[in-house]
Amino acid sequence: MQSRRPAARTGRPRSAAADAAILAATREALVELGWSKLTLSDVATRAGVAKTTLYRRWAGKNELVVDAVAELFDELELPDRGSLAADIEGVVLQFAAILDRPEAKSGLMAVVAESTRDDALRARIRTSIVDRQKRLVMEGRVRAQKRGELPGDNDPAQAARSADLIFDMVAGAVVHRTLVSARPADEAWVRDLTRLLVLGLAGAARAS
Amino acid sequence: MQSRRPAARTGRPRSAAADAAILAATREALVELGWSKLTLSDVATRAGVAKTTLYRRWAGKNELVVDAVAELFDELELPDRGSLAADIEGVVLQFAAILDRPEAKSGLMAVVAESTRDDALRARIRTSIVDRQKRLVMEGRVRAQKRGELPGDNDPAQAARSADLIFDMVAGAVVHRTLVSARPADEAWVRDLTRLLVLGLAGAARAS
DNA sequence: GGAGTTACGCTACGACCCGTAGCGAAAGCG
DNA sequence: CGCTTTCGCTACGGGTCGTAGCGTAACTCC
Repeated sequence: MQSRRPAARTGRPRSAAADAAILAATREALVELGWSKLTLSDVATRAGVAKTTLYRRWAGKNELVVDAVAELFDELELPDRGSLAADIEGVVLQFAAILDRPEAKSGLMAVVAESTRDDALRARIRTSIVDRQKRLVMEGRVRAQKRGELPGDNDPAQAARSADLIFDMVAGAVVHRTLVSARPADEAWVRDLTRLLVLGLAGAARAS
Repeated sequence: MQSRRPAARTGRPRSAAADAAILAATREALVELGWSKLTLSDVATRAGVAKTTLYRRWAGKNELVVDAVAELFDELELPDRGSLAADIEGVVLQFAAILDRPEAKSGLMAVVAESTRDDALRARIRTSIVDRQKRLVMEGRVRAQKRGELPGDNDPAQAARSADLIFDMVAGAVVHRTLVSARPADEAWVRDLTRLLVLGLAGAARAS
C-alpha cells in the first residue's frame, strides 16, 4: 500500500507474511472486540509479532484498520449482466454483502468518523476504499451509454456531478440501510432501490 | 430522555442544569478532541461536575454522546413549501447543515459504528435520533399525496417499504456526501438529489 | 566471507484514562 | 428535624498507550 520505497535494496526486508498476518488479526479482533475495545497489543499477540513491529509499519489504530478493511473491498467487480438495472443490482448486492460482515461494519464507520478530524486519514480511506468503488460507477455508466440506456456526455462537468451524486446515493443508502436501519439490504430492497434510481435517471434524460 | 422514574419524590433531586452542562460540554469536547480522544474525565471538568456524577447518569461514553448529539436534531422541522420537491430540498438542507457541524460528524458516526456490536445502543440511537427524522419523511409523503403529487397508499405494506427506502437513500446520501466524499451538501447538490428522487418517484407512480 | 544496514522480538517505562469505592456535605421531602 | 438521594472530592488497582533500548536475525554490497 504505502509502497513509496524507491530503492531500499539494503538491509533486512520487511516480512510480507507479517503484513498479511497483522491485517488478518486486525479483522479478527474487529469481529470479536469491535473498534473501541480493539487494542494494538492484542492485534500484535494474535498476529504473532511484537507490538513494536506494528508501530513501525502503521502510525496508529486508524491507519491499520483502514488497510485491514480495504482488503475486503478487493473482491468488488462489475460483471456485465446485460442492462443498467441488472448491473447496478449486481454490484450493490456485492457491496451489501461485504458491508454485512461485522469487521466491515464496525471498522469502516469508525475510521470514517475519525477521518472527520484527520485529512490524511480521509485521503487514505479515499484511495484505498472509496475510489475503488467509484470506478465501478464510471464503468457502469459507460456501458449503459453504449447500450443506449443513458445519453452520452455532452457536458463532461455535468456528467461528473451526476456520477458523484449516484455514487453518494447508492453507497450511502446501503450503508444507512445496513448500519442505521439495521435491516438487510437483500434482493428485494436492492431491486426497489435500483428501480427508483433507473427511473430517475431515465426521467432526467428525458427532461433534459 | 431516560425518564423512567415513577415517583422519586424523596431525596435530593438531580440537577437539570448539570444535565445540560454535561451535554454541552460533551459537544464541545467532540469539536475540540473528536470521538477517540474524548474522555469522560475531561467532559466532567468542562461541565464543572465531578466524574462520579457523570457515571451515575450515563452508562458510558457511547450513551453520553448519543444524547449529546440527539439534541442537535431537535431543531429539524418540515415547513410547507408548496411542493414535494421544495419540501424535500428544505429538510435535506436542514439535515445537511446539522451534519456539517463537527460535533455531529465525529460523534454520530462513531456511535453508529459502536452500535453494530451493541443492540441497546442501536435502539437508543433509533429512538433519540433516527425516528425523529423518519417522521418528517412520513409527513412529507402525506402532504404530497394530498397535493396529488403522489398516489395514495393502496398497499400499506408497499408504502412503508417505499418510505423506508426513501429515508435510507436521502439520509444515507447526505451522510456519504458529507463524511466520505467530504464535499458540501449545498443547494446545487441537494437540487440534483431531489430532482433525481422526484423523477424516480413519479416514474414509479406512472409505471405502476 | 566480512561489513554495513535494516527489521525483528523482547523488556521496561512513564503517562494517561478507566470505572469504582468511600466519605462528608448539600438539597430536597414529610 | 429525620430520611433519602445527590453531589463533590479523593484515592485506588487495572489496563492501554507509545517509545526507548538492546541484542539478534536477515539481506546486500564489496
